[in-house]
Amino acid sequence: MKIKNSRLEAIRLILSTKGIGSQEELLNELAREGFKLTQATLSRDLHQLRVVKSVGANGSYSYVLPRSERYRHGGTDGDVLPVSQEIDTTGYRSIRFSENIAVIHTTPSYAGTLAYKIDNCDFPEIIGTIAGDDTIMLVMAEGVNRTAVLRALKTIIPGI
Amino acid sequence: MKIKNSRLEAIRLILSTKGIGSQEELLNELAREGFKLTQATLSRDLHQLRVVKSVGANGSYSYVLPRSERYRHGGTDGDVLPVSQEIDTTGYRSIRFSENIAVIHTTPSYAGTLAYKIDNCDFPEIIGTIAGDDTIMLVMAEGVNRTAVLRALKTIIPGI
DNA sequence: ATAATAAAGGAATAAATATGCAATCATGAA
DNA sequence: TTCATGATTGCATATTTATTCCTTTATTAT
Repeated sequence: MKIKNSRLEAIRLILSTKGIGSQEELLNELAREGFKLTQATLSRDLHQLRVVKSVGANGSYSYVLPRSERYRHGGTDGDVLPVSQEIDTTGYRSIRFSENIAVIHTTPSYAGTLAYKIDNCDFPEIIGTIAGDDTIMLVMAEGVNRTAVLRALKTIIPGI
Repeated sequence: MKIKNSRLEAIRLILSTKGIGSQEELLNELAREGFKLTQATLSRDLHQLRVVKSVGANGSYSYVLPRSERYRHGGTDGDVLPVSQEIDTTGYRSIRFSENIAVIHTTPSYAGTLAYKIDNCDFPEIIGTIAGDDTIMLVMAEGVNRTAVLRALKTIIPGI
């Protein structure tokens, strides 16, 4: 189904950017983006995405996508494959935000290459990066939101 | 309290060993080992240990400990905070904070190793690090205070 | 030791989440 | 097309998990 896949995509995007503490909360976010569904369906979606409700550093709950089992949506059939089973040229593993910094984790040794690619794109949303061996620190431009950064990165990391 | 700590220890051991799918199930396992408690208390214990209910490969649910709380042998008393083995080969020299960034200075050449250790602990308070030769830049999670970061780091840098 | 304060735990319940069932919709074969 | 099959979903509900309120137990300061 077309709708379901784009919904799963929306869920992944939302969970990557905002801190969501309950399915109801996520339901509202989805409604805001035009998705109409019930908690039952959302529960099933989250189960399929293997999302877990974890306890943050501050003690509150938040839903997180497991980086070991990232899914991407297939364009044709409804089947989804874990990214880990694909040939991955970027080395991308996960991204997290804190204030105006994004931290990208990669396969060991891939961080430099990926950061170089990002720099080369001259995204206005991103003012610079520093890479270690498996980690990139990325500084966001002022006033830019995280969704915009993800959208930009998507052009070079399709599976993000 | 004595009982609580040994119970938390038991929980960690059980979760490291068996596949547990619900709190009630875990409650039974604990009863089998002589721990008498209610689901309410167990819920609180699991929250403290940051245990998450995740979705296994077979689609069924199972409780898992975060890496930073996985079971290891050794320390028995006091806090549940994990202990590292190494005897101050960290090279740690100093730490300073600015906003959501911490900068750690080390003995020359030690930064990479220390950063690697920090990353491996998967502290929820820390979303990533990058190391140079004698400097580590560390990005704190949002909403986390510096004391919490120091407390986390203390588990691998006792002298911090 | 005693009072004050904090931590721990149970019972009941609220809140959150998963699921059985039936209806709907799509897809493909005959 | 028509039938069979499988996927998707909502509704209602079962199940599970978190929390509120209150009592008990430990810890600290005086």
